[in-house]
Amino acid sequence: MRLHEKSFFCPSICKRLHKVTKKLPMSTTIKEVAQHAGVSIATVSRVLNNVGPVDERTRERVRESARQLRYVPNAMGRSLSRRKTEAIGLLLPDLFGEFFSEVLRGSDQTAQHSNYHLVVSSSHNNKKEIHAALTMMRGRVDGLVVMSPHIDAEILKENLPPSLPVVLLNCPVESREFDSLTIDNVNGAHVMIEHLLSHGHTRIAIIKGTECNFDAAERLRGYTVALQEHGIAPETCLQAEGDFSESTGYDAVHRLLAQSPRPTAIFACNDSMAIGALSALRDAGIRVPGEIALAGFDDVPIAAYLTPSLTSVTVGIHNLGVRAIDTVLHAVRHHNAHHKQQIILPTSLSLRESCGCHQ
Amino acid sequence: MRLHEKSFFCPSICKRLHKVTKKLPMSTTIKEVAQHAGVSIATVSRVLNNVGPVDERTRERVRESARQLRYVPNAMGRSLSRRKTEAIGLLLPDLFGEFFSEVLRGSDQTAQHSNYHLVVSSSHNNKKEIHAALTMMRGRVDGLVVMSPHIDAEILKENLPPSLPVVLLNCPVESREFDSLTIDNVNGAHVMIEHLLSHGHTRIAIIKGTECNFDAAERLRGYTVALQEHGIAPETCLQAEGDFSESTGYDAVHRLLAQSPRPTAIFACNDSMAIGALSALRDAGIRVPGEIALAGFDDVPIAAYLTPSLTSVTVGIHNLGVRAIDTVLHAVRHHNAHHKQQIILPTSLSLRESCGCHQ
DNA sequence: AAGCCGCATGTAAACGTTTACATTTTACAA
DNA sequence: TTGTAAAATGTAAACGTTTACATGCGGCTT
Repeated sequence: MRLHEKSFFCPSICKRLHKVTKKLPMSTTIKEVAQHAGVSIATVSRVLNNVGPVDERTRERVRESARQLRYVPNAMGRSLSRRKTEAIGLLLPDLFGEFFSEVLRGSDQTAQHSNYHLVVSSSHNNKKEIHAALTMMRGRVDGLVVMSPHIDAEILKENLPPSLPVVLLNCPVESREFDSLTIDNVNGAHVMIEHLLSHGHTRIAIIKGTECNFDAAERLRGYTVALQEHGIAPETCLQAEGDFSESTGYDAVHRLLAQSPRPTAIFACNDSMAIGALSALRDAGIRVPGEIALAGFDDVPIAAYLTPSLTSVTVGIHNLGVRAIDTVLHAVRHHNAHHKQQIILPTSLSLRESCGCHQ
Repeated sequence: MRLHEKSFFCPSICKRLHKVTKKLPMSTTIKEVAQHAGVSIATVSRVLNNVGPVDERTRERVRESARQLRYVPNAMGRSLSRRKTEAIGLLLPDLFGEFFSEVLRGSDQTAQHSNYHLVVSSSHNNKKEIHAALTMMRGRVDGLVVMSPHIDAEILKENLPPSLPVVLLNCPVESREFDSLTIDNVNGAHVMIEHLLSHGHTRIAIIKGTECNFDAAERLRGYTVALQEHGIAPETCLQAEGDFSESTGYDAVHRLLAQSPRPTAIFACNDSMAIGALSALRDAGIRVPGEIALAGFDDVPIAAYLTPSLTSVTVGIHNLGVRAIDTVLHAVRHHNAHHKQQIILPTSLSLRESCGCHQ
């Protein structure tokens, strides 16, 4: 009798325990509020979303129940039903440094202002990670801002639904199928080189950005064209490798100082490398701009506080984030009525001490 | 006959158009893959999630259909069914500057490594925005990392379900109900002041952080206690206001230079303010550290590249992000088996030129 | 041939919320 | 009192996906 009971009873109770443990309480659901208030779930939804007719006394009763039960709607259920998430995806190559930090700041402020939130991911310029990030975003975002020097139209089309609004930031994609905002790298670099030329420099070096990087290639092109327009042949010995980090800027200076004759000015393709270069020049006992002038690109917030203050191409990084989010939100709201635009954003120069101005 | 047709036909077709327009195609669903492959949706799920028994030929057929239709599972449906989102929420006071950027970097790397992604939000130390951010996170994240000097246990309990794992970063909450990681601000500041004292400085000023800010208060306390332990009475005229930004650091220096006698060392409560202070000292023609020594707090990556390189309390910012995510993921995975811990993270000193070392 | 077992696959319901349409209630006029 | 219209509320199904359990098929043994 005991064996009989045991063998008969255990499978049944184990199955029931299994079912019970599946139903872990996430937190209060709309059903519990409805029951507590003595109304249907539709009425709770109507009250909390301020939709449709509801008797005031019923409304108050539901409100009180929701308050007592600390009900917060579950975004998963809501999103599935409404088919919108009220989130914008932001895919950046990296999540550190002042440049991306400023993009993020502009993006966050703008999204929050419209009651959207950000889902942020980084791809480390790795195709596999780009694919993973894009895949992960599906069902989580209403629109997407992508900033990646390695992106191409094929990847986007393969990984994203056609209906998802996408804004490309500084991507080497020239398709009219996507909105894009692109910094005028060529002109920014061009004008900066012209400025250094106007200071009398004829031997101008460049610390290049990452190989196979869209921004890096464009900034190098601006440098090259500006020199050529002034009858100066660009020399490869004045073009040092860098990867947009402070340390590679530091190292590049050592290589450039080994050239004979030495450059009299250095253009770093981003401010981080300029900061590293500045440090290396200081360590080498070279006065800036007295012996070698220096210029950067991006004008990150800290540039103005350096010693000497850094002359830099201003791209309005924060504004980049703001405009990207504005654009994607417009596309989200207006569907097919949104007209895709490809915009080139002008740069300007912030002239400070490092080039020789303001001494 | 025409009138008859028109009045009879239009209401019916209008209703059907209304229904059709509701069903906008998001993108390929599991149902379409199932139909394309000639199997049930359960089989598609089994194939794509590698669960249960599936015949190899069926498996291949389903895979091919999914590939052809470019099927990507919808996170909304998946999350609702599985009751997990595979996302971690990260709530920071702000989303700019190297400090938060470094936290973000550590968090992103760690989350990605575990195939989780981040949902990032900022609260600007505003209670309303904290509430909005916490509410927004519900249903979107499996766990939460909160960094806010204004948070208290009450807000957390009112806004979050009891079952949601939460890790507090540098929050003034001393509850054993939450995991927490807190930088040892007091000791960090204390040791830095002792170091400046060891350089012979007896008149040490402080640029304080934001009023009513937990970190700021603790760092001020460390400064005060260290002075008192060396028989030096802290003077309010040597305690300048700041708000953790470069510009307030710059302004604070002007006020401190007006003191008579002048301080011989300045401790800024974060590196951003130290950078601003450095710039102001340079503008005032004061040699650092020859005339006035300078120290910061946080040791952001750029500190080493400044002129002079900045001495700073090292907190391992990146590691902070890493550990926070590790902790919350552990809690997510182990539920009640996870033991809550409140950890004080030690600091160290990065001694560079600005205090007088390494000359 | 019948029965049993294991494997593959399908059916139905779940998850939390929204909303179209059906049903009930209420208020007012005749 | 009755009827009508408007307001309030409820029911059922949708959204996309997962999964417990039911069902069908094939192979093997007696």
